[in-house]
Amino acid sequence: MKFISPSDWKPEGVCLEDAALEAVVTNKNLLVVAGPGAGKTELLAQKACYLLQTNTCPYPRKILAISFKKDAKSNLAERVERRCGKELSKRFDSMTFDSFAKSIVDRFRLAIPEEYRPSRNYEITNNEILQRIFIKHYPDAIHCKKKSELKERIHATIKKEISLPHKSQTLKNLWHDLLNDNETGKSQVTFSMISILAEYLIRTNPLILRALNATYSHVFLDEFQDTTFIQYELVRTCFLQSSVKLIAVGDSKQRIMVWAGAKTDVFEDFKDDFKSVEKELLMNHRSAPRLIQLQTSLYPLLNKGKIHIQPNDKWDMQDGEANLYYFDDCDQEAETIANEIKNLIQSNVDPREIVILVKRSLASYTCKIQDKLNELDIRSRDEGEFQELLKEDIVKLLLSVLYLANERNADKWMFLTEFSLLLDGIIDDDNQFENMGKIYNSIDTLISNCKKRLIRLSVQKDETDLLKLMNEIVDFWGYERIKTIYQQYNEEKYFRELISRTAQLLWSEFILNNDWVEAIEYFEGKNIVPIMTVHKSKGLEYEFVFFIGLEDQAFFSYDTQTNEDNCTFFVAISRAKKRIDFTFSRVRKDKNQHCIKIKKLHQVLIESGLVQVVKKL
DNA sequence: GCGTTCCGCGTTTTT
DNA sequence: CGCGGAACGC
Repeated sequence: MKFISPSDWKPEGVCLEDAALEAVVTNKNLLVVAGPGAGKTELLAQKACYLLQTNTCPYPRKILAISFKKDAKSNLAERVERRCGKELSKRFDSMTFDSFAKSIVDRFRLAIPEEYRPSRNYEITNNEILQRIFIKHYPDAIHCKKKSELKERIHATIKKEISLPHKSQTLKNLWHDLLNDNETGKSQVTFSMISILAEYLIRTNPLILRALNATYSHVFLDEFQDTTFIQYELVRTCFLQSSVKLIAVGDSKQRIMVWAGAKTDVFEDFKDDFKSVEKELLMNHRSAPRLIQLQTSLYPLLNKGKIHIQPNDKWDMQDGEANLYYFDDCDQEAETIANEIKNLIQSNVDPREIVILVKRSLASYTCKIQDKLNELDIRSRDEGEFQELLKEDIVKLLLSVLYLANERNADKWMFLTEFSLLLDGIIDDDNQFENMGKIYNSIDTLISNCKKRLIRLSVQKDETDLLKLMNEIVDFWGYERIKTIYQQYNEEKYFRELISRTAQLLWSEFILNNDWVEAIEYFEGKNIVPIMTVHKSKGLEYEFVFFIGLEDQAFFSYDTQTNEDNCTFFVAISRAKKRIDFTFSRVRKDKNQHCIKIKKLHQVLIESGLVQVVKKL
């Protein structure tokens, strides 16, 4: 194998700013602080290429990349493969935090002392079971007036001792009952328990720790501002006393998960513990110059001093537009916004480059706009459940088969055949071509059988038959075999639920027009304006952003979590590449709306001088 | 059966 | 904060 000398290495296809290039080539522990659109993912992808192509990550050791969300993990893996090829990227392991912890627990389960060991068929527990068992051991918790209070109580109790073995006997008993639940007959485990168990395994088994450090020479930590207390402890135990080099990447201005347990001082602790060098990225490749200025004018609200963020030079300095609308009521709002969206689409903007964002209660803020859009023949939808299903491999497989039963499609065919080849381990086979032919033929048969079934379904209109068909497609490969490729489907209940949810949603699309191709494309979101909460939009970008409801009610807890809400607003603004529109409606849901509590947000926008105020009162 | 009052919820990732 | 459902009183 040929490697490039570090001095000859050049980033490919992109230009990196100085700080980013330094971060790529330094072999020290690093904390990279970078705002939206700075190219954090690209930086990590380039660093992976550098380490692999120059053999700085010495063969056969690997890089471990840890993200929070599944789409972030796949995104990074795809980018590395594109940049440095299939062969080298085999040594790049991209995982989510939870799948990393779970893989340790699953692999070394038997090394866990019996009193803490989950059963082989353990289940990720839901809240009801957790609460039921919790109250048994902490009877005073029954006095918790609110459910959220109880949740917090449980969270705090588990967090109190994140290091096994337990000191508190009560907590020990709680764990015991979760691990030996009589009602379900299976161990009930939460994600935080899995991380705690993983940490314990690593701390108490020098062999596992050594294996981990021998496997990986470098570790990437993405979206580091969202790391929880327990997750950080796991990172420390795994890599603090080792020669493994870490790079953590994040942005405190986008810390909007504190309410879900994100550790607010994680940057400081990481710098102290790992003696890391801090780098700050100053480019924003995403947004137009005037929108970057607008983002910067929010910095005083985010405890962030003035720094000079630079736009990408593809932009003209005058590019970027922002509007703040004040409406009498939401009929007026719906009318105006729907027309703005119509104008964009008529001037050839892809509906997927537009997004409607809300702070909360999606439907009640956007239903009138959706109605107006419908009148104009523009489709829009709540992305929530679709987003979740579409990133599932099994859903992608099923939709590919069903699509190909109606129409040709190169990407979907590739996806399907590559999966089948992988499943049959054809890659290392001597009779490759002969076997490939066999597989192609069997897929052809599967598809033509589906075709017949789908035609029959179009006539008989039986929803349960669609689910049956989908399960038969699964049987074509076999659940047990699918499980060997996609370990995330180890739990069959979870796997079957995904399939039935897909069948249900696809069916409701299908009966609209009696057209399978259209139903699948609708499912996949083609030509549909997405609507989502700001939280769901994190990490995404759109040319045009419509933020609906810059009102006190939308920010109902602004008084108690001002900073986090300001960050949320910042995340919303920074999704936009070209233009962002904000709306305020004087009346919504028959109630008068105000902007007293969130006056600051309106002020910042107006005083920036970058926002055109449109009053239709 | 109806009016009143009280309380929970809203933003969520991970197999 | 303010909606909606449950629980309670009469």
